[in-house]
Amino acid sequence: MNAMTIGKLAQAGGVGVETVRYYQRRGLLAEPERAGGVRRYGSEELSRLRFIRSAQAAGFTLEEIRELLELDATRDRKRALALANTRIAALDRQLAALQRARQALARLASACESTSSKPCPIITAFEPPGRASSDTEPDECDDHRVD
Amino acid sequence: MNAMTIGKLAQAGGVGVETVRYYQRRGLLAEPERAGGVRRYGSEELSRLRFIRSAQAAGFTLEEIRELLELDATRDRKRALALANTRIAALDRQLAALQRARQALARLASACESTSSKPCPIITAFEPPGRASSDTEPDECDDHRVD
DNA sequence: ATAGGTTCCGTAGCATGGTACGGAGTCAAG
DNA sequence: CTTGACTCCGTACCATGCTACGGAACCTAT
Repeated sequence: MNAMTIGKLAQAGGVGVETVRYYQRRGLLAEPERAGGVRRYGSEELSRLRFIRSAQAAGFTLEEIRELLELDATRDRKRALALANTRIAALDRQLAALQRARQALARLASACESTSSKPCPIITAFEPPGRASSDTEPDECDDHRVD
Repeated sequence: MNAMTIGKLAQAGGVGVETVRYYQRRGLLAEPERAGGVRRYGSEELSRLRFIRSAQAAGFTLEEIRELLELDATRDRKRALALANTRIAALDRQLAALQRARQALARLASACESTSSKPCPIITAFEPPGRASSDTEPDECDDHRVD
């Protein structure tokens, strides 16, 4: 099974060829052995590639993923644990935000669907439900950066 | 209350001044009235700004948000509903992905914490739990783009 | 009236994560 | 042994969402 070309690997991993090459340049995938100038990949590389995609879905940046992959080699358990926990906390925040957003959109959709109410209050859809809507109060909202 | 300068608005909205100007250039915020060359903003602009940030958190791009804001003016209920539903579906996918990722990381963290097991299997942390780990099978994974 | 902080404006730059190009080399089938 | 598909490589370009720069005008308090 150590016989995939870059095209097969990319296809199996659900990415483009250029993306594989890009990951190699970024140090996320190692340059593999070659058979007469052409790279040959095995299942290990495919695992790595899939790992990269999953970690990306988890919100890691490519740089963080590079670090994780290095840790996987060096067995620095402390650092790995720290990274994982940091990201879990971020994921929890993000999950909460997405759930709030989903609720807001669902409210919007249902308000929009019940054809009786005229104007589909798009802007107010995202305002906190149990609260008055517009005011000047600064409302201590300095820093809800989104991620 | 129609007396905020761009700096106050930005602060109240939790963004930078340049970001407000950027949103204006992008058509997300209208150019407001001026008092002697200087823009003056009221609570409506602040609502809009907050809406933009919330919608961003919901995964809308600035372009989509621009469209939503236009819809809010023109009352095109069909389009609004479609946008909302599309995004809800995307959010559901993303929520599921994030929850999977969270699980994977939690597994990794706990494996890493129980100091007995040596190497903290980072790469395999993201592999589906109830399944063998590495194989050549293409496994119909063409297109799980992440978002 | 003068100093300091804001605001105004266009334009340029940055970070991330790719995607495209184009000419040359390689491989596998007919 | 030719043909067509795939690969190689560096470099350039793209989209998104900001962020910085710098000189001029303005606004406010002393």
